[in-house]
Amino acid sequence: MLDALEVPRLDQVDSGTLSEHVFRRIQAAIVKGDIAPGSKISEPELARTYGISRGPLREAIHRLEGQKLLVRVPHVGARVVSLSHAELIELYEIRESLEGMACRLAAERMSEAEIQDLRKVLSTHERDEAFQAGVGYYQQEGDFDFHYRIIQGSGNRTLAKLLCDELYQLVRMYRIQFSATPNRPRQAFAEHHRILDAIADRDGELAELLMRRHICASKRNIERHYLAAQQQTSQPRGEA
Amino acid sequence: MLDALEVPRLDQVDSGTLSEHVFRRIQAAIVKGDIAPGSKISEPELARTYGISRGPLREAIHRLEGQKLLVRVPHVGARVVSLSHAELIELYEIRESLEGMACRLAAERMSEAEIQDLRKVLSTHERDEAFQAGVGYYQQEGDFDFHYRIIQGSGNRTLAKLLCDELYQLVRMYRIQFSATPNRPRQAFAEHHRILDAIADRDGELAELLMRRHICASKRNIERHYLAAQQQTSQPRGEA
DNA sequence: GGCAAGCTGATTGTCGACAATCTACTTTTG
DNA sequence: CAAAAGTAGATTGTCGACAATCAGCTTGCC
Repeated sequence: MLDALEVPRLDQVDSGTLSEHVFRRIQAAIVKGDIAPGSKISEPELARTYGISRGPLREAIHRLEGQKLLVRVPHVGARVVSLSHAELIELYEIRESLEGMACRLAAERMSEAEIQDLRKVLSTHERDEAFQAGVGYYQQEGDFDFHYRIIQGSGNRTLAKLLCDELYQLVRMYRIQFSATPNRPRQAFAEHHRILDAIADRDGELAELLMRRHICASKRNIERHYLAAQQQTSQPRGEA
Repeated sequence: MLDALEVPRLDQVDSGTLSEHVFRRIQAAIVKGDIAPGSKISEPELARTYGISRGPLREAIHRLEGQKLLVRVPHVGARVVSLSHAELIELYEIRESLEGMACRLAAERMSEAEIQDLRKVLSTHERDEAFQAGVGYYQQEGDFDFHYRIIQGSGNRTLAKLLCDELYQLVRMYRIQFSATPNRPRQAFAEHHRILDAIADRDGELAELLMRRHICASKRNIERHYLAAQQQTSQPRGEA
C-alpha cells in the first residue's frame, strides 16, 4: 500500500515548483521546434498559456537563457535562439574539444559494467532505429543517447554539468533540425561503434581522436547542409 | 556639446536595470571574498542591503547561479559556491582543454596589432606588479588579464562567451583565494611570455601545448596548497 | 534521559498591480 | 510625397503582500 506513496518519483519531479515545471515544458517545446527559432517570447501570452503568473515564468525564462535556448535583451524581451552558421560551427568546435576530453577520460575510468551497458544501448538503437532509416536516430535523449553516456562516464562531474545541463539541449535542438540528412545516421552509427571499441580497449588516446573526428564529421555534414541551402536560395531555378 | 550625452557609456552601463546593477555588485562581493564561500544568501536581508525588492534580486541570484558563483536548492535557498578539491581540479581540466584550444586559435587568428598590444599588457604587469611581489598579480581583470585577452583573440565568440561570461568569475574567485603562493606569480609570468612568443611565431600547436602546461602547472600549485592545508589540519603540532 | 512528534518563526514561491520603457502607427512638416 | 516627430498601445521591470514550505525548538511519550 506504500508502493509509490511516500516517494514522489525523485528523478522526474525535480520539486513541484511551477517554475521548474514550466521550464521543462518550454524547453521541450523549443528543442522539438514547436516554438520556431528566432520567434519572440511574449511573457503575458506564455503566462496565460501555462496558467501561471509572470513571476515563475520569468524565472523559467532566465534558466532557458542559461541553457542558451533563449536570447534576452533588456527592455525588449526574449527570442528563441537562432544560431548563425558560424555560431553553430563554433559550438561544434567546442564540443570537439570537450567531448574529446570526456571520451579519453571515459576510456580510462568507465567500469566494465558501464561499457557493457553502453554496448547494449547501441544494439538497441541498431534494432529499433535501423527500420526508421535514421529518421529518429538523432532524437535519442539522455541515457539513451551515446554522447550523453560517454560524458557521464568521464567521471568529471563539472564537465558533465557543463555539457549535459547547459549545452546539451541546444545541441539536441539543432540535431533534430538537421536530422533529415540521408546517409549520416548510418555512418554516425559505425563511428559510435569504433569509439566504444577504443573505450573497451582502454585506449584513451584513440578514443579521444575518434570522438573528435566523429564530431568533426557531424560539423562537416552541417556545413554541407548550409551550402546546399544557400545554393538553393541564390539559384532557385538551377535544379528545381 | 554632444560629447557624451546621447551615448551612455555602452561598455559599462549595460542597461540601468536594478537587476543588472545588483547582479554586478553581488558578483564583485563574492569574487573578492567579501561574502564568504559556503555562506547562505538571505533574500530579505540582501534586498534590504541593496534597497530593492526581492523581484530583481531573485533575477540577479539566478544569473549568479548561471555563473556558478551560487548554488541554489529549491525551497531552501542559495549559498555561495565552495568547490571541493576535486571540483576545482575538474574545473582546471576543463580550462586546460578549452583555453588550450583558444590559444591555438589565437595564434592563428590574432592580428599583429593585437599581439603587440598584449605584449604591452605583459610589460605593464612586469613594471607595476613586480614590486608587489605578486600579491595582486592574479587580481588583474578583464582586458588586463592575459588569459582573458587570449580567449578574446581566439575569434570564437561562442567560446569567449562560455569562458569569459560564465566561468571566468569563478576562476577569478579561486585565483584570488590562492594568490598568496610565493613563487608562483613569477613563474606564471615567464610562462605567459613564452606563450605569447609562440603566438607571435604563429605556432598554434606550440601555443596550445604551452597554454595547457601553464594551466596544468597552476593546477599542481593548487594541489600542493590543498596538501599543505590537509597536513596542517591532520598533524597540527607536526611543524608548528 | 533520549527520541519522536508537533509547533513556531522565518524563508522561499507565487501572485496581481503599478511604473518605466520600447515598438509601431499616426500626424505633421519640409 | 517622404521623413521626422509625436502619440498610443503593449510589453517589460519593479514592487508589496499572501500562501506554501522548511529549519529549529519545545513538548510529550516511551
